[in-house]
Amino acid sequence: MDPATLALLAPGIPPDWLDPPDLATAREAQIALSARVIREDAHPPVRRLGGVDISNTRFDPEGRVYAAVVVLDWPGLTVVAQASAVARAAMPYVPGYLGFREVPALLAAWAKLPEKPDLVLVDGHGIAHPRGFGIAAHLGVVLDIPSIGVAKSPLVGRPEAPLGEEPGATQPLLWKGRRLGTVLRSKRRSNPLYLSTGHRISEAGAVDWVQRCLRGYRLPEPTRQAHLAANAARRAAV
DNA sequence: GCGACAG
DNA sequence: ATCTTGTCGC
Repeated sequence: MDPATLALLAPGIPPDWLDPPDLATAREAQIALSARVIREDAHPPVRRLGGVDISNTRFDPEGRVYAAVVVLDWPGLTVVAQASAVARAAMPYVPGYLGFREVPALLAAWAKLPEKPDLVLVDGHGIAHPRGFGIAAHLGVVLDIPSIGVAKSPLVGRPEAPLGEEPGATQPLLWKGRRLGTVLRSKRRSNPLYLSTGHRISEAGAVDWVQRCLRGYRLPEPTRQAHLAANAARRAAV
């Protein structure tokens, strides 16, 4: 990990916690770091929104992951800046440990941004995770930045009741009797989105911001643009 | 013990 | 996540 990236880490975050030697250690790191998640609205006024995503190369022995971070203005939601980075994944994809695979690459891309966004939408779960530490919470805590988890499929939990078909319909995401997030029908006839707090934002705040970022597609603009940018970065790196 | 399982 | 154009349905 380069010095520029190290300097971005929030105080008290051991660098070695980003790439644990095994899953047991990774699990302990998640449990310890999850205690730092702030589930209330504790973020600055939003002037710029961020979106992050990863693109993987199929059958790549090197396990390269392409990370992209895009910055959009608010309320225009136009991309005003973006950065990308390549990194070799420290571990394969294991459900529940996505952060250890993708966060390092995201940090490298984040370091290249001249101006940082005030709130970031992440492709994946926030606290809607077995140990309350999905990738959105992971990235948020490590950088101590406001973040929201926007996943396209569930990891744990299920909607409290059948989700309405109309765009805008929501249902609490429940797991073991507790609410971890919100299931949102972002678009008609599309599978729902699974939203949850990442860091420094409330459940209600997370839902509000995602809905405000919808522009006719299933995914909110920040995440949608980040996905396009990540793919472009990978395809450009022939 | 048997499934489920973000990207 | 990734391989990929057209095509069926609302």
